[in-house]
Amino acid sequence: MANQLSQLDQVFAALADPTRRAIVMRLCAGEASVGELAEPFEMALPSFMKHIHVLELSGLVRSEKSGRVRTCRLSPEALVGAEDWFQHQRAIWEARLDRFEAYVMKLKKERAVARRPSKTTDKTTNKTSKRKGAE
Amino acid sequence: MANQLSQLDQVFAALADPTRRAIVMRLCAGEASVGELAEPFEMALPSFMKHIHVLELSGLVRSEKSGRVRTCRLSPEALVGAEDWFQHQRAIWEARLDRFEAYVMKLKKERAVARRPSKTTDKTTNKTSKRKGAE
DNA sequence: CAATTGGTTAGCCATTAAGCTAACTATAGG
DNA sequence: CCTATAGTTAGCTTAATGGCTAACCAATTG
Repeated sequence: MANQLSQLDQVFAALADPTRRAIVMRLCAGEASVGELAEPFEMALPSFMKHIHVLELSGLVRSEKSGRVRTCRLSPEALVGAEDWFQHQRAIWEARLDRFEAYVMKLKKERAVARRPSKTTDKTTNKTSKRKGAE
Repeated sequence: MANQLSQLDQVFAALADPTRRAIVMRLCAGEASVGELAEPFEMALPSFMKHIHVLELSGLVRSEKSGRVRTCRLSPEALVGAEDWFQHQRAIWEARLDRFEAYVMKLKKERAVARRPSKTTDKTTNKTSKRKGAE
């Protein structure tokens, strides 16, 4: 669990580079050889291979060599692990938001009671959280 | 839209550092001053401020100074943007997986027809995708 | 076997990142 | 007004990143 975090470091660092993100995107569509992957990029092969290596170290990509061609495929666990991090943060964030919203609602109600106006239905707090609610 | 991607660069780069991830996690629970944020870390303030600055550049955090205290809060759009990237990749990945699964199913069926065994209901392909289906 | 293809290793270079100290600014509090 | 507090700016060092070329295997293929 101590080194789990360091894996996140590497995954995010790997994804911080547009070349590597493009590689990941390409591999989402299916496995490919190093040569195939490198072809769209104007970059010397050794430089490109470094990116592949970074992706492998991060756990995002696995590869094996058969004959003289190395085939790369996505290793989705790492990707999913990173995605989970976001979902976890968002859960906390939204919980807080909801609490805040409840607090604001309570405030509004109290103010309403204090002032005793004609109508309490003053919905200015339209929910800004809850993106893609059900989906 | 050309600079939108470069924003992803910065968001992922920002999140690649454990200190900065910790800051984001902390801010998910609510706003805080620079001093409060810095307190858990054994780091000189200027170093810490660099992290804050990186987070601000990435769009993950906004801050404003009132009096002599700077208050930082999370700016969730950037976080959500990064999360979307994952979801998009996963969608592609899963679509491919499903196609592959369908292909395997078809193969199995053809083999079954070729061999003419007793039963075709040989579900060895239990779906490994579809995590957290409905939520 | 010779030549080509596909990748790999080694080493170089420029830029950026992450940390530090020291010195400074500007508000708050006494 | 003086001092302590909260950040900030400037400048430095070290290490990591991202790129290159050149030379080098090792499988195919003619």
